[in-house]
Amino acid sequence: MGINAEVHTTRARKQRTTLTCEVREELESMILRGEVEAGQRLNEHLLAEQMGVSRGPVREAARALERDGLLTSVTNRGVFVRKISVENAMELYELRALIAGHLCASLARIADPQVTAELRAFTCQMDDAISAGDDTAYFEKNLAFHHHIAISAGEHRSADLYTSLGKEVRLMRVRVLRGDTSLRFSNTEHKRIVAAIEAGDAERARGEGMLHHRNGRRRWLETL
Amino acid sequence: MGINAEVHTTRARKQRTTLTCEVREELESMILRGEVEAGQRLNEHLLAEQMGVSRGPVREAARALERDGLLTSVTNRGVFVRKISVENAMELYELRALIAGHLCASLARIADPQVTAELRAFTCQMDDAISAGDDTAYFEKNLAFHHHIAISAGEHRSADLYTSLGKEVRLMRVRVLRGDTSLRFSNTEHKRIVAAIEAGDAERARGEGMLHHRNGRRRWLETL
DNA sequence: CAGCAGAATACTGTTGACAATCTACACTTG
DNA sequence: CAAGTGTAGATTGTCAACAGTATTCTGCTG
Repeated sequence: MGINAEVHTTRARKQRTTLTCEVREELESMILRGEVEAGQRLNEHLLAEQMGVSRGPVREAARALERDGLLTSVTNRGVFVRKISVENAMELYELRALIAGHLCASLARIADPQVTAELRAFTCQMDDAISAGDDTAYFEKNLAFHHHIAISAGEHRSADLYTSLGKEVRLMRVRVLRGDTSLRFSNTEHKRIVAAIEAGDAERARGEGMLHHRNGRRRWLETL
Repeated sequence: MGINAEVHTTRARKQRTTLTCEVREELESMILRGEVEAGQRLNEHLLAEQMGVSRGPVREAARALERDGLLTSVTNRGVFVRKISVENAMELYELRALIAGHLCASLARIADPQVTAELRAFTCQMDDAISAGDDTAYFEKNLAFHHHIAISAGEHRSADLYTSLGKEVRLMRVRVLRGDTSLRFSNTEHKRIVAAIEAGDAERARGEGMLHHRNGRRRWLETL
């Protein structure tokens, strides 16, 4: 049962850890890491045993992830890792672009110098990752960059939604950004977003934010 | 034997009813009808007894509603009906406006004559409701109008999100639309949306859809 | 009478068992 | 041999009881 001996340390936020929360995070991680295939059924009993808990917390966690769009459940048959169609993916990208644009616009209205400095730092780190040829590092910094925009805009619900949609997109398990040119293009867009936010130009920031995500969709389509 | 004799009546959908689903819908209805106050704590044991089920399904239903934004849960203290601040409400309205605009734009690209005819019928029924001075009828037709746009646009995730955000807004328990002039203004906006969709002008439809929802926010602010 | 310590109570978190349902496979039957 | 049927095993849905935590009440002390 020693799978999650360190989970306690990670959940030092506001509320004491709960098995349901731990299972939820562990399960989400498993799905996003691709340790379970899309469309695969999850066995409650097995999962519970692996994590050293009862089926109750597993079921509750599954319900939560279902609403996040990572799982779909069928009565009397169990929960399945969600399989995303091309049409679904297109829609997700567009939704995400809309919300990202909104977040960028809100952030531009605030135009906090410290936040823009931090964002700029991320873009530099991404440049470094490109030079080093480290795709994984770029991937992580990219995630951090967008997450930072989301939480700094002060729009909680939108930020949650943006993050949640991001997880759904990652269900497709394709690494869109790959190779020097692609990464450099993407990071150039990042810098344009930061510039617009720094200038306090909300509508330009919205446009750049949406464009970046729509370009992401285009890049994804080209990989098919 | 006639397995599905009564199943069709209770649930004409795809999957057979489950206690968790029933509890979820009942609870959601209770919250949206305002039978439980905002901020109030829900007693699992009491709810389970009232609905004649065990605590398990109640807990699962609560987890689902938590993700819908109708409930918030605190470890070891239970779940509470969500209380929405003014800032939150503003954000919800804006998010909803964005998504509504997106849905209207998508629908305009399809421009199905039958759908627009049905939408037009709704606006006529709303006119009738105004003439009859029946605010409740208007409220329902208004809901149906927007729901019809959402499901006809063919963007499932966006439609779900739009509906979900609508429920969150309704948590505030204020009837924004009231009185002849207010209703007539609102319905005029509906007709402009339908006209744009009928014309197949996606960007105009998006603009009208967003404007309608932003005006809704303005009307709500004026009631404070 | 106000304030605090500690016990009593109520409630949530979790568990293991039982019931209902689905799936797979072997068997019968034309 | 193919198709349908019945049974066995596996899996989910539901329940009632137990354990840990937060709240409330009581009684004591200054």
